[in-house]
Amino acid sequence: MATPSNHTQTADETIHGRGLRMTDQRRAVYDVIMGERDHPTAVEVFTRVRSKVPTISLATVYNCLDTLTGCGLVKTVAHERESARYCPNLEEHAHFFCEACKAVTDLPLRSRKKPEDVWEFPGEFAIASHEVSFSGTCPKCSAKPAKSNKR
Amino acid sequence: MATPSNHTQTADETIHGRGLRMTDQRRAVYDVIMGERDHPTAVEVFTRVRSKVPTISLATVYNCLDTLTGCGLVKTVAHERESARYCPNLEEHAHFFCEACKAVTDLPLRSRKKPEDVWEFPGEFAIASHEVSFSGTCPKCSAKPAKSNKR
DNA sequence: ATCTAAATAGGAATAATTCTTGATAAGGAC
DNA sequence: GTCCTTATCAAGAATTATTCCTATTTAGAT
Ligand SMILES: [Mn+2]
Ligand SMILES: [Mn+2]
Ligand SMILES: [Zn+2]
Ligand SMILES: [Zn+2]
Repeated sequence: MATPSNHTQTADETIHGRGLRMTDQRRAVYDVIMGERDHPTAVEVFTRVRSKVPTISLATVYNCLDTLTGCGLVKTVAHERESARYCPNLEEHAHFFCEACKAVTDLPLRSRKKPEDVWEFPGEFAIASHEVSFSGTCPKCSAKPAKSNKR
Repeated sequence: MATPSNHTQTADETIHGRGLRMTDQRRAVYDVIMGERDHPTAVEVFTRVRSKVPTISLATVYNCLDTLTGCGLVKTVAHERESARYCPNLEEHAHFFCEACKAVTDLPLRSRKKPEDVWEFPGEFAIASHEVSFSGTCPKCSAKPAKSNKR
């Protein structure tokens, strides 16, 4: 899965469309995120990217992540007070945070369902975005006795 | 609304039930949060509490908030990377963050609706908790041209 | 080849929160 | 009431993720 070679063209266009440049650093950060379906932190992206662009700085990784997020090519995921994570999945979805193994799982929206139908809005609220996160124990960790997964 | 004198008894019992003491600081922090239906940050709680307990320190406010949250007497609300907010509403609800006036509004769960029915869980996930936040423009701010509310 | 604005590396700065520590106070045993 | 044990507190230092700053480099246009 994950075909960065295909996405690259579109990402370039999107970046260019904003009057920005697709630099080596930005492409490397983008490829790292699209290359896995996990939700790495900025530091994790940093360490992965350094194999391709060894001179990149953490500040640049933050800048690139910011740019990519601003262009809608990547999503930022916040969970409690933890460090931000970055997500390659652009479909509408929620997240499950496993308290045992710390893995983050995408939860796709069920068809025909709408988050705004579940809660009551006392007035005319203009919803620009929403973020939904569940936490608990993931299937892998529920099965096994204690913490036994990688990471 | 808001009858802290009534809650106090129960809060005391809850605190005692955990082998903890209801100190002046803890009661003051608790009363401050229950006294309004907004969602103050730790620093806002700090400044409000100082009128009752002028010698309290910010670290103690953080400790008290932590204790109260741990006892289930108060909820912690996280939104993106912003500072944590604290909520007196113990009912299940989501939050709306107005990007214009920064107000936080409680969104009660509609009866018969369940958050976990909206998203698809690929496996046996044990849900311990969930947090849902919408953001956009609140009714007050949608009506008026630009930012014109207090705060 | 030259020019200009955007982008980067590296390090300093910021801000929210947590940690550390010595002093204080509450509650129970006697 | 006095003594003892332990929880709690205040104050400030430390931590950590993220942002800011600035001199230097680079991409892209002319
Ligand atoms: Mn995701
Ligand atoms: Mn609330
Ligand atoms: Zn797990
Ligand atoms: Zn508003």
